[in-house]
Amino acid sequence: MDREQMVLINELTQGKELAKQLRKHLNPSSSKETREFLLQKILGSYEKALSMLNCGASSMVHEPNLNITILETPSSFANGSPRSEDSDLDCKDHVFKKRKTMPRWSEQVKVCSRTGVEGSLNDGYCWRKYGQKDILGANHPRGYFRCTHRHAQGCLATKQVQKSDEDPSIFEVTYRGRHTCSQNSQLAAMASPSVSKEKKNHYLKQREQEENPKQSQEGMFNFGAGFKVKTEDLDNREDIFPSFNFSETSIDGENYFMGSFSPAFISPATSESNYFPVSPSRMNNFGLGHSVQTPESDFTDIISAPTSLTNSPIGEDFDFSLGKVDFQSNFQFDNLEFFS
DNA sequence: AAGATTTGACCGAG
DNA sequence: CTCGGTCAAATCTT
Repeated sequence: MDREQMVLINELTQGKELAKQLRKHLNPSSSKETREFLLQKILGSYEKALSMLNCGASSMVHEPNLNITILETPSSFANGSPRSEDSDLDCKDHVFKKRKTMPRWSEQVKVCSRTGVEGSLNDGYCWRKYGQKDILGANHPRGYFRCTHRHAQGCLATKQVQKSDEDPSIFEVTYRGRHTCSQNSQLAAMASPSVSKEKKNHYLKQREQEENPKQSQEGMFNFGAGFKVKTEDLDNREDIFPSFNFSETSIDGENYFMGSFSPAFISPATSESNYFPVSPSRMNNFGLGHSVQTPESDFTDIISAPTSLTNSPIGEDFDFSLGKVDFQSNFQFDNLEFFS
């Protein structure tokens, strides 16, 4: 069986799995958005499979191996209004309040990859590191990031990045809160052909330093990175389906190339593609290889393929990142074009 | 000088 | 008390 066949099977299998997920979400406790999202993914998956049958699927063979797991923990969606988080964080002048006390529900998305690309890739948002902690029982420290525009625009989004204990090539990214800032204009500008390459390189260099000041200077990069991504504390179901991006960061003295999900702040009312910069089928196509452990959730939906690909040589992955895949024009992978 | 990261201190929860 | 998350001064980078 060749790769294209495997990808095709992957698509179809994921379509099936997604349909199963949708069935789970038919009960009234699941949100309409969740169902619509799943439906969208199913359609995307089959759409992709069909297009592969028509076109030979040659565009997919260079995609990195990713698994994406969407975890939902409705039990954590407790009492209180969605404003509670905002008001909590708005009290920054007061004594720090733990998020643990906040009403919350969480959405988790986990991604695994066996492949990585060289250099700096960002997740489409500007993050500023504000802390790092050694976590008990974890072999690697956890990095804490907040949106660069926290003060300027009051954006409350934060993320945590931690290297996986089990698999050093896997990193877990936890997003909290949603972006209320306007960073997409910058990204849109980046994607625009009218922007000079110098400017784009400058931007990427800034981002690289942002997230990995030491390693980026050394020019050392960790290949074969994997990732886990999850979001939580989203105060609005509109935000449960973030945009998929890649980024690099530095935790535990290493460079990470991460897939990430940033809560989309683009209105879902605009268009499907805007709401989900990379279609679910695209993401599912990443899932060519590994299982993801999701021990902490009783609601585990693994969107993955039963097939597996061997790790691709760096060059191939890089080809992927350079745009062999027909990502939509507003997809933030556009940045990758300027990475080399 | 401005803006970023580093890192120990601090806080609340358990 | 310990632990995770954040603050903020010191330091670094541009």
